[in-house]
Order: sequence, then structure tokens, then C-alpha cells
Amino acid sequence: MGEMKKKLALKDIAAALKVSEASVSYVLNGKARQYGISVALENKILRFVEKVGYRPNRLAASLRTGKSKTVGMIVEDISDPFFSAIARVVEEHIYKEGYRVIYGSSENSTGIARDLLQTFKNYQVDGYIVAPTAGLEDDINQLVKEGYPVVVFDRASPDLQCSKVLVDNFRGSEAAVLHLIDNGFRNIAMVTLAAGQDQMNERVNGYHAALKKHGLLPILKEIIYNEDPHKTVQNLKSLLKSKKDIDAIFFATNYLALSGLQALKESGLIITRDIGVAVFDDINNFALFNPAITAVAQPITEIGLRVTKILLEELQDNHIIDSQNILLKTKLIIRDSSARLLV
Amino acid sequence: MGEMKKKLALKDIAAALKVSEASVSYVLNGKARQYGISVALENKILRFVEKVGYRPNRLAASLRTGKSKTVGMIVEDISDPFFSAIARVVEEHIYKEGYRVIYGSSENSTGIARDLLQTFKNYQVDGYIVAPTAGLEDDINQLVKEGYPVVVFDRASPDLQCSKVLVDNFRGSEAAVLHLIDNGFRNIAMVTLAAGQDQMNERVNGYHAALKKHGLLPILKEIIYNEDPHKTVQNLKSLLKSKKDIDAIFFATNYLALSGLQALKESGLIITRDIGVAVFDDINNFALFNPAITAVAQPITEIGLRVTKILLEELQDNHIIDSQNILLKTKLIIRDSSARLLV
DNA sequence: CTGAAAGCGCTAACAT
DNA sequence: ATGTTAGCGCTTTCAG
Repeated sequence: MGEMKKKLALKDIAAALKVSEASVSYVLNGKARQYGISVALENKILRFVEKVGYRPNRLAASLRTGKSKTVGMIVEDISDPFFSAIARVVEEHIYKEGYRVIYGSSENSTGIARDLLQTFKNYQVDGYIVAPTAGLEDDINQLVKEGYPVVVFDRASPDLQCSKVLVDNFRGSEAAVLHLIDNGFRNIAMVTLAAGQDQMNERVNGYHAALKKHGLLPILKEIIYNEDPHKTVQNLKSLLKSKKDIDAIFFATNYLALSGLQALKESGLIITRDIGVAVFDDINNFALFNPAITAVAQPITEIGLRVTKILLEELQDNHIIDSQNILLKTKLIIRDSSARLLV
Repeated sequence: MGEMKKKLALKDIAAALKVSEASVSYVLNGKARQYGISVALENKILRFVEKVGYRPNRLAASLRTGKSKTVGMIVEDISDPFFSAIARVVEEHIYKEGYRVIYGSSENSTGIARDLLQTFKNYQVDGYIVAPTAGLEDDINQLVKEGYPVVVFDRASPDLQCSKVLVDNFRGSEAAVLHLIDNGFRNIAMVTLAAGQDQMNERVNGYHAALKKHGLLPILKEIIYNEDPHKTVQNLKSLLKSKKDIDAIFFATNYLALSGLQALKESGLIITRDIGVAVFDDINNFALFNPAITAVAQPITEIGLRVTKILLEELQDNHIIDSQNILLKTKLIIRDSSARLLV
């Protein structure tokens, strides 16, 4: 295969132009004025660099400056539409500021997340964006203590000493369940994760709070993260079979809902006629399901923007910034699946 | 905020142990045997490194070796479920071999893609995975000529001189349309992109071929990439209004289908009763739509695995490898939306 | 078997 | 206004 053409280095262009490496470096970094490089020399350098297509080796610059212009981002699963949508927003906006993103999916495992953090560190990333797993608190706080900018999102333990961008899971959940109650449902089950993630706990708390206001009893079903979806469907079918009086289900995540809808289908239950449904997290397609699914929408773009903005601030200012705590509102999107069709 | 604790460097651990930097480096890179380091010294070094938690600076190693252990991946849009699912597979499998991934979304723009390629190069990535935009051929071939491993997927111009992992878009599309014809549909429209992407062209060719076999006439509607979805919905509603004899629609991508389903809904058309639907690319949820949507499934995991495997091969072997051409089969998943419900 | 030392390509303090 | 040069932290050749 082709020869690896010898790449031009800064010194090559300095030599070709018979100027010093420093001058070239200054010009390329927009510090010509600051170091009193003449406009003539500047243009000459710029023109030549353009002509020969020289591009500085970022690795070398990073090694020298200690800044890699890269941020590490840990999501739960990049193929989950919630996380990929946020990743997209972050990528787009942080790119404009000259930063690149390295991603990693934790699969909700503290071990993998820790490994990812370590890897990012080896790559000398300048900052971290993370959807933390339970148990990652110490690792993150350590990073903060060492002075690295860290922003967590989606979930956060109170112990975390860094900026946080979260949604109001409690109220979002509570609103959805109150809505189901308003529509006449009384035996409302909630399907959630067994993982002990903070945002899930809040969603469950919201569910309990709503029920309590009306003196209703909870029916909580916990699913293990990463369980084979087929098995989840089976588990949910069993639940529906054993508790025939369930008249509505509230799902704590979009993917649990997908399994749940499958379970309803296989159980021969028709949404609206037999059972009401609401979901936390509104992925695009819920509007197109038939019936359309009522969902608690998270402000995805807003989350991505806030995360990016805060990280950039922490990245740019060298002075101390207080960590920020952003709590965003969710929005209940009422669709057909939560309608009560009674005779 | 906390002091940036001075990071340990290799020379620090060499000094602490009173051994040479070379010894430490050899041990850390598993070359102790090769360079005849004693087992005793090896253990001593390993133990110490473990104890103080030293981690080599990959940037420095990369600068020195010219290998960054990073690959650059360009997708069309990381928030598209097709691409994020593939990204997930790639990430997972390439991670195990010690590589990291930097992603970028091209938004189907050659300019952005070119910029991303350049950026990746500045970061000295060892290899490239790309879903190419039309017009990126020269840039990619240049990379290949320079000796970089490149694997393209999802689409590829015949001019591309690198390994390719594609699906049989022509047959996949043809099979879906033949299926619609079998079910009695006669005025089958196809909604596709105007972008001139190779995979889209093949899908359109498959559509034409199927119609031709049965002497049917095409109704082709091209949508501009990145058009505001609301506008797309309007455009499709106009189409449905002006061509009232359309009895089925075949969508070339999952997101076009989402707009299309919205348009059908807003036009008061009921799938199965008024119109048949099939889609190229089966994202999870199509099975859960009601009616469930018939779709041409692409072997996502297989695509991700092949891409990863080929790239790793090209990355590891230094000797010449012929570029590989993989063509994977699609699978038509027949669901309710393509059923013909006639009286 | 081990140590010294020369860079990889760049930045920025210090000279001039 | 521009040039010289010492590293950033690592790998690897070469000499002991």
C-alpha cells in the first residue's frame, strides 16, 4: 500500500522560509501581534502553510501544553436514543470551540466506568462529562480534587462535588402518575430498574408521592439492568398475569417501556381499552405509536447545551468557579395511551 | 478548587526504584523477557507501579511511537439509531484491543466530513471508519495512499480504494417492493433522499427493478437531507393529496418513515385500511408500532463486527493487505403494515 | 542484563 | 521584531 508520505513538521516550514520555529508557532497560534511578528512575515508564513497544507501535530502540542483539547464523555449506552441525542448536542457545540470528544458506554457498570475514566486520563483529556454509575462517586470526586473540570448529567449522588445538570425526576414522575390518577386509574404499577441509580430512585419517589396523595397502593416491579429483553418481557407478562387488577403501568425508562409494550401485546392487552400507559423519557417515536404513548419528556437539547456550556466555562477559566447545580423541568406530553376508555 | 497533584512520570518511578527508565518502560510494555529483564526486577517494578498508581501518559507514548491507539469514526448522525447502534458495537470490540474511538457526525455534509478527517489526522489517529458523504472519495483515497487503514460502511462509491462493509441495498429494496406487489399493491410510491448517496441510489434501483418486473410505474418523491421534519411532513401530505391513487409507500430510511407516518396520520389515512407501508432499515420500535411496520432489517451487529475486524487487521499487520469488500444480506421483516386489507 | 541519551513535534521563556 | 533552546513524557538504540 502507499508510502506513508513524510509529514511536514513545524521545523520544516521554518527551514523552508528561513525563519525561526518560534515565529511559525506564534503565527499559527494567533499570537503574532502579541509577540510582535510583522504583518509581512505573518502573511508569508500563513500563505506558505496554506500552500503546502501543513497541519500541526496536536499530540505534540498537547504533550507540550498539557492541554489535549479533548473531553471524555461517559454515557450509559451510546445506542440509547436519550444518550445519543445528548452526545450529538454536546459534540456539535463543543466542536466549535475546538474540542473533540471521546465517548465510552459504561453499560451501567462501575468497573467499566472506572476503566473509562482511567483511560481518558491516560489520554490527558481536559475535562469530563459523565452519566455516573452508582459507586463512581469517589473516582469523580478525586478528579475534581485534582482540578479537572467535571460535569455529571442524568443522575447524581448528593456526594458528588462537581457541576450537575439534572432534570426534576421527582416532579416529572409525580406529574405523570397524578395524570393517570386524574384519568381514573387506580391500580397503577411502576416498572423500574433495580440498579439503585439516583434518578431512578427519584422517579420511584415521585410515583409513591402521587399515590400517597390519593391513598393508593404501589405495585413496584424492579428489573435488573442489562437483563435480556426477552426475559424482561417474560417477567412483565408474569406480573400482568399475577396481578390482574393492574389498570395502568408507568415505565421508568424508554427501553423498559419497549419491553413492556411487547409484554402487553403478547398478553393480549389493548392499551386504552384494558390498560393505561405512561413512560418517563419521550423518545421520538412514542408520538407515532398507536396509540401514541403518553410520556415525560426530558429537555434533551437543553441538557446537552447546559452540560457543554458549564464544561467550557470550567475549561476556560483557570480561576476557581463554584460548581453549578442545574435542575431542569420535564414536560408531560399527554397522548392517547393514558386515556381512560370506560363503559 | 483542588491542587492539580503533580503527576508521576516514568522517570519518577525509575528514580524511586533506582533503576533505569528503559527498564521500567520495557516492563510496562511487556517486553521484559525480550530485553532480558530479570523476573525479580520485573516484579519489583510492577508492584511499585501498582502501589503508587502510576499510569503512563499515552500522549507522550503516541508522540514517540507515532501510534495513538485511537481511531476516528465518522457517522452521518450519532443520534440516528442505525449509526449509534453500530458505533456501540465498534466501541465495544475495538476497546478490548486497546483502541479508543473519536466520533464525529458529518450531517451528510462533505465539508464537515472533510474537516473531521483533517481533525482526526491532527490527532494522529491510527485508522478511520467512515460512512462517507458524496464527494469525499478523493480525501479517503488520499488517506489510503498515505498508508492509513480505512474502512467505509453503509455506503460507498466504486471509486473508493479501501475496504468496504455494505449491505445489499438493491436486493433488500427489491424484496420489500416485490412483497408489497405480492400483497396486491399497485401504486407504490417510494420516498427517498435527494442527496445522491450511493446506498440510496441502490435502494431506488431495487424499487425500480421490482416495479419493472410487474410493469408498474414508479412514483418517486425525493426529500432534501436535513430538511425540517415539519416541512417533510407537509411535502408528503401534499404528495398524498395530489396522488390519491397511491396505495402503498416504501420509505428509504427510518427517519423518512417517521415523517411519513406522521403525514399519513395527519392526512387521516389508516395503514392497512387505506395504504400499505414498508421501510428500509428496521429500528427497534417498528415492531411495536401499531400496526407494526414491515421493514428491511440491516444486520447491525454484523456490520459493526466486520468493520472492527477489518480495521484491526489492517491496523495490526504492517504488510500489504488487499482491501476487502463485504456485502451483507438484509432481511425482510414482514409485519402488519404491508398487509392488504381489501373487501 | 542495565543505563544513557537521542529524539517524536511543538510551545514559550529567554535572548538578542 | 525575531531567533535559540529547553523541555513535555515516553520509547528504543546503543554502549556498557
